[in-house]
Amino acid sequence: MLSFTEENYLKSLFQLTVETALKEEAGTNELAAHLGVKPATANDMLKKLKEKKLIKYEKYGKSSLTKEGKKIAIDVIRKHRLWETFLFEKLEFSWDEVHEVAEQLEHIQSKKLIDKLDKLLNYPVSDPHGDPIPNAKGEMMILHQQTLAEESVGHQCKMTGVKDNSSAFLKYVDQLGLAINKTIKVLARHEYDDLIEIEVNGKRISVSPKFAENIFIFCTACKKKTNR
Amino acid sequence: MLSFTEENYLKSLFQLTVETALKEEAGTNELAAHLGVKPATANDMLKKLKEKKLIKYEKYGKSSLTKEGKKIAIDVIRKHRLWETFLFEKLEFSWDEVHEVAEQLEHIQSKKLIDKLDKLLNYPVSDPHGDPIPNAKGEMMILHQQTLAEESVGHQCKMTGVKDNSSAFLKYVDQLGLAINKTIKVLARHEYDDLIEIEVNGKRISVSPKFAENIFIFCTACKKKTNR
DNA sequence: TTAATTTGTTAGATAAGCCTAACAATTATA
DNA sequence: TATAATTGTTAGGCTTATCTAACAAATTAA
Repeated sequence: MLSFTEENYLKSLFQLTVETALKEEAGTNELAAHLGVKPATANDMLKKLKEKKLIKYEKYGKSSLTKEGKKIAIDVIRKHRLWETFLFEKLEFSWDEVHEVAEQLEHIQSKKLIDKLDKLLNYPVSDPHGDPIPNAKGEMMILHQQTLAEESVGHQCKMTGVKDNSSAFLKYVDQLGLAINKTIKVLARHEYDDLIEIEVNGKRISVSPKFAENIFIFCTACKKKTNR
Repeated sequence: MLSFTEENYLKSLFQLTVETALKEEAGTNELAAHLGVKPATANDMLKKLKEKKLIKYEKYGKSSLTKEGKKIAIDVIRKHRLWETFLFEKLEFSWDEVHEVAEQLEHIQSKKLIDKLDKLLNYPVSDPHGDPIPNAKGEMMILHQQTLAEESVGHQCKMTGVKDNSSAFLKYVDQLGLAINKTIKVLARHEYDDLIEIEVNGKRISVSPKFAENIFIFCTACKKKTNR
């Protein structure tokens, strides 16, 4: 049985590597920053998790999950996202409120609880932020190929999720009338100040590149294939 | 913000004193036994909780909750019993499975979560074991005046709850066809071996005094007033 | 009322998870 | 390539919650 802390290290490592799919390993400082601890603290834990065969780690090297470590990380993420979905669907939480509580709920140990929760929610495949929910076997869809920042002018797309899960960002998204499954059309990119002009709900709005980078979209026109 | 452990000490102290209503204070060894720790450990925590003004404690004396400590204890119990009710009502858990998971869930911190859960469950007043659920203000019904062991021969009563919440006992109750709200008639008490013969579901069964002491009942004939 | 038993306390250890400060290795840059 | 900047490690400390062993107080029984 792992501690909450150990589970959080595995989850962070997963999120920094496999989930983003851009790399296989993460550095000690990077991991420490993601978890909000000092590098020295993370270093101790890396040795401990290596000892438990949950991660691969060599002194002065980067770290990655073993098969067993990945399995646990995915399980924690499954729990986190199922709880978020439950809070949103059944308990009237808004999408910017669910994360904080799910951070606590994700560590509850009970296979039956999670499987029944999954059933109650009718086996959802994505959470309120559009992130994929692994199934009971640990399999998960990989979505999120493209961000709004990368979309071409003139193209129309659908919002599929968000990269930044902070409450502040999510509230801002709400304010602008954006939401998962909304249709977005990219009207223009302004060279002068880099703002992107889009159409949502029949209205024209401008968003910053920073904002656009945090909005995941799916563009049918683009026909990009989903890998894995 | 209290630790899980601190919350558990307050809850135990509440259960050993106020809830049973038989006494106001509990001893160090008694509390330690209830929590499954050594007296030395409990002793340290008692000093700490006194420091935080959550309990009254003097060296070599017994301990009791302060107003603030009691408030926290009741809040933890409210969460525990609401979660038990949720697991039972919404997630198809049996009454002997809910306690273990609720022990974990009772420490989740989110007022909104609990209030919404309460609403989802339609503001239940008792949990699957018949124990009263404190409301959002910390008010709770006091039930459980009498046990089956005390009921007179010839009287008819209704089962209202159980004193022993162990999985083993609860399964045994199930097996015998007993359940909350079942009507029980006391047919006889056998002097020879102290067994109590009762009628439930139109069938005659015999139960031990130990068993009967753990079944709470309400006897209309008796008309005992509920205190507090 | 003394002695035995029970109950409660203290001191000293341990493990987990965190920290700071100092140092070492690696990588980037001038 | 030498040096500066970044990244990672080690050593030593702190807190929380636990333990054991030894001891002290309170209660019960002879």
